[in-house]
Amino acid sequence: MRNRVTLADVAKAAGVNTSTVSRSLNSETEGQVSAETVKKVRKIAQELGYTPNTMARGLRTRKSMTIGVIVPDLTNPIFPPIVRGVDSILQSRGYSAMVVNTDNNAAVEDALFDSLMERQVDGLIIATGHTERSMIAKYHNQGVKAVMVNREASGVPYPSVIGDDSAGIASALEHLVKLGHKKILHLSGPTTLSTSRVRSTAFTDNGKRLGLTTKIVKATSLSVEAGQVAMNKFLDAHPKEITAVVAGNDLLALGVYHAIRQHGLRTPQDISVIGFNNMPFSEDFQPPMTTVSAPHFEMGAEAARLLLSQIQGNEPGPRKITLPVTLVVRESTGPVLKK
Amino acid sequence: MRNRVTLADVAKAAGVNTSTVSRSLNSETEGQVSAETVKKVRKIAQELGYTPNTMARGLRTRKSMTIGVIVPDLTNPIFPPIVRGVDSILQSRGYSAMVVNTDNNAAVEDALFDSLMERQVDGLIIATGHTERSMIAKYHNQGVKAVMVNREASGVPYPSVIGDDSAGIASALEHLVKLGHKKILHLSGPTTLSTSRVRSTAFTDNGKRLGLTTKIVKATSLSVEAGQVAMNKFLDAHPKEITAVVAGNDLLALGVYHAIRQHGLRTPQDISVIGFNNMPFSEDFQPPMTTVSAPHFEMGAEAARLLLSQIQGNEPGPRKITLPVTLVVRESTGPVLKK
DNA sequence: AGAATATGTGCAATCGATTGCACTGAACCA
DNA sequence: TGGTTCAGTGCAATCGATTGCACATATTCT
Repeated sequence: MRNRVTLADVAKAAGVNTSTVSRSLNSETEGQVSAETVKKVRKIAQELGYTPNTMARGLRTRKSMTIGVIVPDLTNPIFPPIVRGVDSILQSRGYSAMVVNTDNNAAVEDALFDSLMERQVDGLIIATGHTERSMIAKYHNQGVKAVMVNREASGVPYPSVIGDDSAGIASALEHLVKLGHKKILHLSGPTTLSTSRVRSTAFTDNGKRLGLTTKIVKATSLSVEAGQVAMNKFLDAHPKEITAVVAGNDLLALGVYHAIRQHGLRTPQDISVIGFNNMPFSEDFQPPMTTVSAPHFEMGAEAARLLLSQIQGNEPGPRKITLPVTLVVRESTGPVLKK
Repeated sequence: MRNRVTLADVAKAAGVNTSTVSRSLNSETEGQVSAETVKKVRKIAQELGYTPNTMARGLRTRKSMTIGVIVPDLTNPIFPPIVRGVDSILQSRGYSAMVVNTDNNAAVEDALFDSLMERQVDGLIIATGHTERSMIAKYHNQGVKAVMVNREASGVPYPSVIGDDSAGIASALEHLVKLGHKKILHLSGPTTLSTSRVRSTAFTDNGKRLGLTTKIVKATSLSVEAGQVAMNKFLDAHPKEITAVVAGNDLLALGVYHAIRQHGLRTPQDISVIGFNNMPFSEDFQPPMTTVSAPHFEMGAEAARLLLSQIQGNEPGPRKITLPVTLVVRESTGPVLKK
């Protein structure tokens, strides 16, 4: 199918050698060719509808102009903005993204990594918190350039771009304290995920700092269902023990909503809930969710910038870029009601 | 970076020719080589960590094993499921997807199309309702294989996979009639989008059939904001004129929610609202949204199947595949209240 | 036994673009 | 005027894998 027109075709039509055509079409090298020839060649290429063959080019230049983007699951609403942020930068630089979903499955991730390598991607943007250190070390050993996004960088040989999770949790807690809350639960994601660990630690630290009675419950994954299950279990065992929940992310918070409702309680009158991420439509939930807003698009864009600069041979700069987050107060949090 | 190991390396290590290595590693051709040699070559390839170079392979075979997926905007929640559906099929067949966002911008789409062609994609899955016919004709003339998804196929030379929009609208209206509604508004998307046209027509037809008093208002895009603006305008001009709204999609319906609230009215007590798509989290909106559920994942998967079969040389089969949809009744619709 | 066939492997061309090197002719210098 | 320099172009190798064809050896048939 298509792509009949090659450099050789253009060369023949223009009465010059393919090398001249190649140089004429490339803005880096057009200086080596007379302005006149460049003009003629470009015109003919245009007329013939010449399209470069990136596979041939890539074979020769050892560049695919393609970046692999590894996410756990595109249907998790925080990832599309990240991907679009990545894309916004890549596109403007002539790169394309190849997005793959791991579903947090190590075997799948391994296979996808191989597939991306076969496709000669020039670099990787890794948005899976799950990826084991050994796997990342393997990438690094193979000389793969990469940037982590939305996951902690510690101990990892790659730069990373993250939201300021600690500050986010801190402002969430401060908000609750201002509303009179003293006994607060943290519904954490699995601690295999670096973001969960960071948020969990920040919760404990800030709780101590603010003199709160805190509790932590762990969900088995960052999903609505897992959040619901974990929260139901907690409410069964400890009814009335807390007045507010800080969830590891919005999905878990949504699960908390469900569980609270299932126990005949109301948000925020009985229990206040705070999410994390400010994912799309969280303002339309019932009730509109108070949550920490992270700049996902910008995180993706920044990660892409970092990666491209690395690919261009610059030493990977700052090990860790932290972007500010902001608490968005909506209607899932309210003052503690006296009984 | 990486990929030091080539066929030639393996060949040298194994003491055979590259052609033998190539044939040994490919299950299609391994029959041409003695079992013994195959085993040896595979072992050595494994040990050396050989990874095929898809650019070199693609150059020779004129196949990239890559499919371009064109969507308007990945952050619109109906597209991730479609993309994952596509991916689920592609992956199992050794293909990869390259997803691009057009933002419904023709110039952008044109540029992205070129970029995909340069990357030698083996086919296209087009999920943009906006794409003009002329553009599609151009693709077709260039011999590009493609499948449309979530957009009407009429007049287009490619097969398409869609949800049964007419049936969805019909069941939405029937549901409202059962609740006693007689005066119903359709908040349509822009009629440049084929899905909007189909739904709009179905609304008119079924309204007539059911003896309803219907009205249609057009939003400027399929977004929450556009829905809100259009609905606000309608409510300003015609308060109390209708008791229910069928929106062109869930995003518009969400805009309708907002407008209704802004006018001091309630859903569903004052006005019932029905969306379309059953997008993720529509059950968590305030109130949980009654909507028509379309099988987006399956639509993507089916489109991918169709495309691959086309690529394998089969004539594009049925011009149009329609997948069934179902009405999901939640809490945004209720009986008409007497005053 | 001699011929015909099968089996396994190697040779070399090929896909399309890039690029180091060599070459030509013209401009420039002293 | 003879020798440099330099701009502009062409030649041919190269990237890594695939594949038609040729060839050698082994097997089978009559």
